[in-house]
Amino acid sequence: MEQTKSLNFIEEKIKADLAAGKFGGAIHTRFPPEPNGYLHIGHAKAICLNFGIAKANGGVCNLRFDDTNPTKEETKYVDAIKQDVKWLGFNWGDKEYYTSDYFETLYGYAVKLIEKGLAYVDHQTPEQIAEQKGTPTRPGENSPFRNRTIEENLELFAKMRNGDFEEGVCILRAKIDMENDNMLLRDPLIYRIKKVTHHRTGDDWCIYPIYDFAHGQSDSIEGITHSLCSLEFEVHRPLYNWFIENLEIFPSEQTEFARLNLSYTILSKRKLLELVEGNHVTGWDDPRMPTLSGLRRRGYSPESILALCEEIGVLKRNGLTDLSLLEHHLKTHLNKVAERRMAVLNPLKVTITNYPEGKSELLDAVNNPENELAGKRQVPFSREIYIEQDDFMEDAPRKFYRLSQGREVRLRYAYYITCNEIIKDTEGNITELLCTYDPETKGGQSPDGRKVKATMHWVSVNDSIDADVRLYDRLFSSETPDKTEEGGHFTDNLNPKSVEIISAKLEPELKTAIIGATYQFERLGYFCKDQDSSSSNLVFNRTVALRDSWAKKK
RNA sequence: UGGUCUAUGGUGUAACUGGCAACACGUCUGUUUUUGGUACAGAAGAGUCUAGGUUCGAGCCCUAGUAGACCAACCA
Repeated sequence: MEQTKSLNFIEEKIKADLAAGKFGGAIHTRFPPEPNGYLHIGHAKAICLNFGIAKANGGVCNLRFDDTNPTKEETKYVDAIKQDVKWLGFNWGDKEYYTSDYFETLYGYAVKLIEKGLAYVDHQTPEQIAEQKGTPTRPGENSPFRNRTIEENLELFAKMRNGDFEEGVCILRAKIDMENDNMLLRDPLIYRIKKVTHHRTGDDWCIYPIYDFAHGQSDSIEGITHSLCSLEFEVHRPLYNWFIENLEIFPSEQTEFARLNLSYTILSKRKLLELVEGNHVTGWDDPRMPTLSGLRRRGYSPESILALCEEIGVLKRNGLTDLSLLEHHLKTHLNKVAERRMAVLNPLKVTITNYPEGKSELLDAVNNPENELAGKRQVPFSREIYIEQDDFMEDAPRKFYRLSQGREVRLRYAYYITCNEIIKDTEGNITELLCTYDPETKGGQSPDGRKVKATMHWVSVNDSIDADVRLYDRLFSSETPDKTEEGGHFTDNLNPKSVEIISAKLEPELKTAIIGATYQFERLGYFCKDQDSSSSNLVFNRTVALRDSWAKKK
């Protein structure tokens, strides 16, 4: 008997709706990004939810661009969003939807509201309107233009559309209740004048609907049954329903859930834009960004993001998800699929004094111990190699069982070596190690069965290739970058050491890596070839480091 | 001096009202290992925000309090 997975509250609701025969048994969702920025991992949660629910119930999920504010929206964002949704593995059929496709219908809805005496043109300044709105604890007051006649309103609204008024001169408002506890019901603004070119409709319009007058209606037009959005829209729901009822259109239903919060991360498009424009990062796809394009470039797999979304579930409670949870899913996935390679980040030269000069040999190395099908490759070995500086200690404590003078270790897939002599420069820095190898231990095992405690990675000096490796760390040093000292700014919490670029030595096989390919550099972490690479200059991003229990012991 | 929503180990989630509150991450111990990775075995860690109430019985229901989030953009 398989244990049935517990349903989240939205799945429960859908199950109940289905059982009640609501919407004729149809399930239709939508993912409605505004094309004013790039998608981030918080959006991934909404994407998984909406596309996932539709799929699980034999329904459809529309991809809809909520483009009602031409001053912020651009086609380049539309393209980036489509690419990211696709990357996560979802598709939306052969067409995408745009709120801007409904401008004419929306205009008609506004006219209908006016005709029903439920909307009016207000000729006050934005300041006056704001003042009259009151506060959460103080009721608002009626506008002096609230009682204009239907005819007058109709004529004025037509003039608005016609471009007869300048921006800010007047605005269309729904006539609801200026004293309502819910501020959104205090005669909300629904159509404003913006003499701005729209990324899709060009100069066809100079008036644009505001979110509340566009979103629910768009849902309704598309026959969306379950409109899922984040918690901050909870207070909008009465208004969402008010429009649908008074317009007498298809009754889409809004349900809210908590958005994702990730530690050491900021998930606000506005703030992400600020990081980009303030050059705190190199762009929306900077590998330190929580954007899907940034994560992709960093080397994250869609599988790991999907796994996180699956695990965090869908609740009405907002919390703070630990970044390590995402990293855990990443490592789990990459461990299974990433091929292994050897790379030395901080090289220390080792000369094997008893290895013939000029000799070189190819040694077999396993590509992925987790997957036999990944096969083997050959790694060149020679008299001079590089090892990791951290793998040698002159005065080694008991717990340190890597290389030290007089100690023997195994070079992975190669030989056992013993360190005999340390060479230093005039300042006392170790510049080279002189070692001897045991020819009997080729491949990494000794015929006499003698044990060595450590196995180390290495790279042949003459065969190695150079690469810039970007060692990324978290972008913010605070778990909650938004929390700042009073008068502070979230950028104050930026981690000054979020990236360190070093030059590393890689095994030659890595020459053939393609951009975007992720490897495990043995004993170090997962690394992904960056798009900045050229034929003369390789660049790798550290996606995430391997667990390092030695570092903890220290 | 308003309204709406929420409250389970450090974190993320479970628990048909009824057997000592379960799982994952993280932490700590061991075992295996040609990655101090992985895998495996085990441990510590909450008594479910507080106070009342309903009930034979409450993490689940009710009331109040407390704490947090959201609401006063011609943003979405």
